[in-house]
Amino acid sequence: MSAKTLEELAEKLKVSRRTISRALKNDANVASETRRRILDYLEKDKYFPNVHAASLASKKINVIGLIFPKNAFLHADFFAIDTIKGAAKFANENNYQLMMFTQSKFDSDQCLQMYKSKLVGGLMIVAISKDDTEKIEDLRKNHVPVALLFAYSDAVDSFGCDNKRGGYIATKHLIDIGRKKIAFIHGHENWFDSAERFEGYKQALEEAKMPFRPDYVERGYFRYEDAQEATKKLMALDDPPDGIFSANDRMAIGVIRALKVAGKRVPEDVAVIGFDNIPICDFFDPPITTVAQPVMEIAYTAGNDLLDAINSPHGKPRLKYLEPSLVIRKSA
Amino acid sequence: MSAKTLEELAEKLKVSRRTISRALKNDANVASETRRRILDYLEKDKYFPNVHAASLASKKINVIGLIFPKNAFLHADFFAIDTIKGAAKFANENNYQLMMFTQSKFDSDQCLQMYKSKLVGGLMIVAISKDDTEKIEDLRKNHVPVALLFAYSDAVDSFGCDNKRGGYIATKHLIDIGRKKIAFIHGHENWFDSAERFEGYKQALEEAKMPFRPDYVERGYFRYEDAQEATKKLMALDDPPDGIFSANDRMAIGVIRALKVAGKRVPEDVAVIGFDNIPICDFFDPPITTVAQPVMEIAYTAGNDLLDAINSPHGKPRLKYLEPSLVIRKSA
DNA sequence: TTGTACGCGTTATCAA
DNA sequence: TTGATAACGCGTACAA
Repeated sequence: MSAKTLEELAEKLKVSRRTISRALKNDANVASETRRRILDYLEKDKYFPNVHAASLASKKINVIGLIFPKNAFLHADFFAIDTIKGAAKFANENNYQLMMFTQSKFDSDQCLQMYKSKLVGGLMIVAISKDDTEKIEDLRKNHVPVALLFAYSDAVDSFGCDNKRGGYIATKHLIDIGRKKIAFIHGHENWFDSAERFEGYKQALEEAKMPFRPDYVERGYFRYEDAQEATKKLMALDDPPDGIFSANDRMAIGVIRALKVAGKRVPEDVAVIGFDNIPICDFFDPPITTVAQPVMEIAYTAGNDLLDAINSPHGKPRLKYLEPSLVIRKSA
Repeated sequence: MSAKTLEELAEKLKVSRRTISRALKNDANVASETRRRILDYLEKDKYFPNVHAASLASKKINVIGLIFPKNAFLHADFFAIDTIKGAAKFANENNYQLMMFTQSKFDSDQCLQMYKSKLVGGLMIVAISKDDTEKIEDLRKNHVPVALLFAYSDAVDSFGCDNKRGGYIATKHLIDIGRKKIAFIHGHENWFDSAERFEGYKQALEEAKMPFRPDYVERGYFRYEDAQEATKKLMALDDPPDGIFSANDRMAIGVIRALKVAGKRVPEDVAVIGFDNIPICDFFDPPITTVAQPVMEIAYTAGNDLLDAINSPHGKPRLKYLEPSLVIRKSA
C-alpha cells in the first residue's frame, strides 16, 4: 500500500519525519546514504505531501487568483484565453497554481476574503472599468498583492498594452497609405483603452499636421451595432472620411459592414483599421488590418511581477505597458 | 486590529472558539443572545477562516481542477471560454473553487499528484484524444473522481454533445434544402467527435435512401488549410457534390474559401454546413450555417455530476450527451 | 448551552 | 547528521 503521510513513511523507513522532509527538499544536512535510501524507496511507493498541512505550517501559499469580472469577459472574450495561457506559463515556471474566479461584477470583498482566508497569495485582476478603481484602493489598504491587467490604477501594479502608442501606430498607418481624412470611433467611456487610443490618434494627426476634426469622432461602445450606426453618421457628413480607425476589431467589423451597405469599397474608398487582432480579422472579407496587443506577454509579465511583489512588497505601484504591433492585412 | 484566528476572536469576545464556530455555522445549540453578540461583533471585525486549517481538519476539499491539455486548447480555443463559464457557474453555486491547469499534453501523473496531495477533490478533463484513454484508466484505478468533457472513456464519467445526432441534423438539413450529393469532411482520426459525426452523416443518408459514396468523404484534420485541399479534390470529381458537411466550422471556412476560388457560389452551387458555432460563423461571408454544441451546459452538468461522484462514489461510469442544435444562417 | 482537548499532516526550532 | 517536539488554525468528540 502506498504511504499517505510522512508518519507512515517514517515508520517504514525507520527514520524520523524530519529526515524524510529534508531528503525531499534537497536539504544539505542529510547523509547521502540516508537520502539515497529514502529516494530509492519513494521510487516505488509514491508519496504526495498534503498541501494544506504544508501551507498551514509554512505559511506559504502558492496559488494565484485570476479574477475575471463578467463584463470584462464580454468585452474581452477573445483574449481571455491568451491571458490564461500567459498566466499559466508563469505559474508552471514558478510552481504556482492558478485559481479562476468569474464575478458578475468586480467584487473586492470577495477578493479580500480570498486573500485573508489564505486561499490565494495574490491576485491578477483582468480589465476592470473606471468605475471600479475605488474598490481597488480597498485592496491596497489591506495589503493584498494585486496585479491589474488591461486597466490602470495608481494604487496597485498595472499591466497592459501601450494603448496610446497603439492608437498612434494605427493612425500613422492610415496616414502612411495616403489617407487625408481620418475618423476615430471611440469605445466605451468607462473603459481605459479607448481614451488612450484616442490620444495616440490625436498625436499622429498633429505630427502629420493634419487638423483634428471633432465631427470625425464617434462613439461605438465597443459594439458591432453601434459602430455600424456611427459609421452611417460619418458617411453622411458633407465631407466624409477616407480612413477610419476603430478602437477595437469588433467595431471595425460593424464599420466595414456599414461601408459595404453604403456601397463603399474597403480599402479603396475608405480604409479601416481596428485594434486587438481577434481571430475573425484573418477570416473577414476583407481581412482586417489591426493593432495586436501582446496579451500573453502582458499576463506573463504581470504574473512574474506579482510574484515579486508577494515576496518583497514594494511601496510604489508599478506600471508596465508592453508594445503593441501593427498587423497589416487588406482593410488598410 | 482585525482578528486573524478563532483564538483571537474568542479572547476578545470572552467565549470559547467552539461557540464562535457554532455561531458561524448556524448551529442550533447557541443561545440567541450569544449568537447575536458574536455576529454583531463580526460586522465590524471581519474574520476569514484559514482554508488550509479547515481543509486539514475537516478533510474536505472544495476545489475542482480544470485540466486543459494544450492540444485541446488548439482544437478548442473557441469553446474553452464557454467551458470555463459553465464550470464557474457550477462552482459558484456549490461553493467550490476552480483551479486551472494547462498541460502541454495530457499528464495523468500530474493529475494523480494533484488529487493525492489534496490540492483538488476531483477533476474535469477537457477534450483528450483517443491516444490518452489508457492514461484515464490510470486515474480510475486510483479512484480519482474524474469528469471527461468532449471525449469518451468507459473508465470514467464522460460528458459531451451528441455528435452522432449533430451529424445527423446537419446532413438532414442539407437534404431538406434539396441537396442530392452530399460530401463529408472528416476531422482528425485521433479525436472522438469526428467519427461520431460521420455516423450521423451516414445515418441521414441511409434514412433518405441516398447512396453512401466513399469518394465524397475527405479528411481535413480539423484544419482550415487541409479542408481547402480536401474541397479541391471533391470539386475535381467528375460528379462533384452540391452540399458539404464539414466536421467543424474551422474547416467549413476553408471549404467556402476553396469553393469561392473555384468560382462556385455558396449556397447556390454548393451548400456548406459546419459544426461548433464558433463566433466567426456569424461574421463570415456568407454567414455559416452550423450545428451548435451546448458547451456551457455540458460543463455545468459535468461539474454537478462530478460533485455527486465525489460525495457518493458510484460504480458504473456515466455517460451524458446533451443535444446539439441547428443554427441556420446563409451557407446552407 | 458552552467549553476542553485532541487530531489533521506538515514545517521548523532546538537539542542531542 | 539526526530526532523529539512544538507550532500552524480549525473541526469535533466528549465532557461539563
